[in-house]
Amino acid sequence: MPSRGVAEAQARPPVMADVARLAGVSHQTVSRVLNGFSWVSEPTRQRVLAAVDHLGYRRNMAARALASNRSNVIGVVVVNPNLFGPSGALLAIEQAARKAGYWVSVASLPKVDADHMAASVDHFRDQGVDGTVVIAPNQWALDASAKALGGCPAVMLTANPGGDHSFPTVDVDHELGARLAVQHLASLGHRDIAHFAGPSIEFHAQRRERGWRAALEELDLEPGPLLRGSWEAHSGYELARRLCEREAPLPTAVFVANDQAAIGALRGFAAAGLRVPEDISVVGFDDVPGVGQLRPPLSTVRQDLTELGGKAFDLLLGVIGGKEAGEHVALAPRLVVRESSGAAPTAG
Amino acid sequence: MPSRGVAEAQARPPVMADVARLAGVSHQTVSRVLNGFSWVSEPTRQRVLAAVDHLGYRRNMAARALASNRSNVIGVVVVNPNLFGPSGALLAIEQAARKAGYWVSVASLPKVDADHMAASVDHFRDQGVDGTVVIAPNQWALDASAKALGGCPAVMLTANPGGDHSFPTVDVDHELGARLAVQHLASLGHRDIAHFAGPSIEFHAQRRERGWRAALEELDLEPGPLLRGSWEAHSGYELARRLCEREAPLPTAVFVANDQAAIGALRGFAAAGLRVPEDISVVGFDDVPGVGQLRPPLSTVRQDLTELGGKAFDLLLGVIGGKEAGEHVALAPRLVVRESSGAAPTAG
DNA sequence: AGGTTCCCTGTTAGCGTTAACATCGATTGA
DNA sequence: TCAATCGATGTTAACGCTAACAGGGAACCT
Repeated sequence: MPSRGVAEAQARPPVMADVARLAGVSHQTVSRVLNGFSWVSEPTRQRVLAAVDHLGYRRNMAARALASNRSNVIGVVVVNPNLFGPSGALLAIEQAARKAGYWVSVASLPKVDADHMAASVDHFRDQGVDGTVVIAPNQWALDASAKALGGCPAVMLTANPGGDHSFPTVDVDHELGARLAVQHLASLGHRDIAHFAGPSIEFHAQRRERGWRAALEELDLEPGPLLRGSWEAHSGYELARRLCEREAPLPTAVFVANDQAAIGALRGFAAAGLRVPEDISVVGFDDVPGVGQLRPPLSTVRQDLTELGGKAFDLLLGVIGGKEAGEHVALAPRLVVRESSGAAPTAG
Repeated sequence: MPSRGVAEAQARPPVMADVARLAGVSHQTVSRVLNGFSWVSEPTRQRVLAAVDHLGYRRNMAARALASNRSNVIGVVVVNPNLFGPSGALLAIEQAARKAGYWVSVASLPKVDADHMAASVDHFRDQGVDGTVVIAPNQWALDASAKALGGCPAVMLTANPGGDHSFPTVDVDHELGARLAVQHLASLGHRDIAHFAGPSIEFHAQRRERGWRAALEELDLEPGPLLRGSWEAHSGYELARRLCEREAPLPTAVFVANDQAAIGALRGFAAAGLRVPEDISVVGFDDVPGVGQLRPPLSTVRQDLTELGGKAFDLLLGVIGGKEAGEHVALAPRLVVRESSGAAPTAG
């Protein structure tokens, strides 16, 4: 156990020179040992390590950053910090980064406007981060951050690989997730599958909608009605009510853009006297905690946020290391079948 | 608009000396202007600012930290990063900190053991943060972090003000929240109020349980049955089933330790053929997004995490500024009445 | 034996700020 | 009128580290 007490007893924390003196070597040798550099004899290394331990020495990061021009800090800017996806991704990035010896500095965007985005990115540049990952849920955030980033090492956690920037991008394949959901519904005999879409400016909403449409087309099915709302639960409720009030015959299944809205939809259908899944099937997206205990337990699409965050960090390391950019990595989500999706009701 | 282009065109970013040269002053004067120090004549200040702008100059944080021994970075260690409370508090701290010109560095604890806690705190000390806030949900985390922190400036976001540490502490008053819930239920005519408690090592679980008990005592009511589970939804389900399978007569209301478990409880009661709130009332805790759209919409207790985070940061600033420690700040939560709590059924 | 190589270690010189002290002209007070 | 004061600025020295180069032995080759 390091005798930290020694350090605390002194007025000033020990510096590298103190360690060097105690170990009877030069401070440079201490530096070499601490950085794991080659060509230090084993006895010397041991003496240095013992001195470090005895003094409770810790390197001064600021001095290190100044001299080496590397901070070992990465920045993460997250746009919708309260949503399940972004906040989970943030945590996952942090885990991956810390495992690799990096620190993460966070900036969450309260308001989504270009000024705040630029300020956040500038923030990180000021701080001298080695790289930045931007969680960009829409074109606006992507453009604003790309512009503010300039040529700084960065990766975008975003669904849109295109654009005029040259950063690597990662995301879960939300379009695939949507197809999985629709195919699942179709395999249950559903022919009329509606979609409650998210905000149309959001990439994820776009992809999920596109996946829904594409899967239907592949299956030679007519797209059911599409109602657009927000990511929030009450939106799902309202959409469900609105769907039930229409003149047209009801679809037998709905693919809802996220679990929150699906929660609301479940309530909306119940309020309209429909049973899920007997009268209408519902599939959500995200696998938010607790949806497995809804009435009925919600079938949904799960993204592996840990994998996502890890991949984002790996890519960033690559960029920092000078690798060429432009890559897009798409991760596969997974369907989680529970009880809210069932066999299509036989036509009455 | 700052002509950042100039900076980017150069091979090396401009330093203070470049600004000084352009403005025809010494680098120290530049430093004075940038730090808002007194006694710089207005014309000089303007010239410096113009030069800064023209060059797109930005101070090097590492050098600044090295020379001034202050980093303007605070660290936050968060123990249950996936839970609603901790992650919300983290975000709130970040907002408050950034508004005050601080950066926040995050360490989330994957495993809850003393080594990881010590490593995280050490991490921050290495990095030279000006202060640390620890989100400590239980005694274990509190002790481990207090020990690792030593005399470093820090505040604990925790429900337990006691202990042998001398850090200021903040938290929402969960005991009060629980009382609010129980009083509400009692005012609806309930005499037999059960509690689904959280993990007994967790401070919040302890406080909510204590509040439930205290309120009952004040009201001269016998405590209903207490069943203990986890914070998760399935736990609420199991507890509800177990409650219904007992020989004893059912309570008419349950105060559930958190919303997740309440979601499960709602399902459990439905599965047992009980209607909420006609047969049994349910009140949760947290006001997690979406619970207003459950069937029925959940009555719950809401904590103001923004206020909590802000207060934590304020306290930390105080400690950094050398203020004496030991304070405990308790914030008031608020009851949110929805439809899962109703009048007690008239005795049958 | 003398050069060459290879390990290992030390010396020196920054990195870009802020802190502390020095300077110097203009103002003030006696 | 001369010292004392003050306001504005410059000069120098850290801050604690890493990078780059400079040795100096021992081992290896010829």
